[in-house]
Amino acid sequence: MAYWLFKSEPSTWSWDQQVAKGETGEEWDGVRNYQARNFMREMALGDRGFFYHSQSEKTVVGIVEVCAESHPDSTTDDDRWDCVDIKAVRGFTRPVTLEQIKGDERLSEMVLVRNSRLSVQPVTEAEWRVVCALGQTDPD
DNA sequence: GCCAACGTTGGC
DNA sequence: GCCAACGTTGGC
Repeated sequence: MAYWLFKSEPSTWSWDQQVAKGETGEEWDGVRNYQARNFMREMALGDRGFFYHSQSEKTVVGIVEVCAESHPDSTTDDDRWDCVDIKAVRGFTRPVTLEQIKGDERLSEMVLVRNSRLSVQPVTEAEWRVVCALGQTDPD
C-alpha cells in the first residue's frame, strides 16, 4: 500500500465536507497539473492519504482512503485530466501543523516541505508514521 | 496583500 | 525546441 497527501483550500473543499460524503467518497477533481495527475494514476484501491488544509490553516486534518482508481475527471471534457475518488477514514485527534512538520527533522524531505505547491504528492511510510504520531492518531 | 516559486503557453 | 511572458498557488 502506498501513502499520499491531498491538499485542499478549506474554503473550496474542506475536511468537514469530505466527511459528510461518508463511505461514497468524492471525486478529487479539478487537478490541472501533470505531476499531480500522474500520482493519481499510480494510486490503487485502499491506498491511504493525508487530507491537508492549505492557506489559512496549513494543517493535516485527517486520513482518507482511495475508493475509486483513476478515471476521467467529470468536471472537464479535456481528456488529459483524470482523478481518483477518496473517502474520509478518520480525523486527526490533534491536527498537525505545517510548522510542526517543518520543525521535525525526520520530515525534512517531505514533498510538502520541499515543493509546497504540488497539490497531490507521495508520502513515505516513515513520514506517514511520524505525522500520525504527531497527531496522536492511529496510522492504520 | 505581497511575493517567490513554479508550471504552462505561445511566439519565434 | 527554446525562452519570455503570464497565471496560479500558497506561505508569510
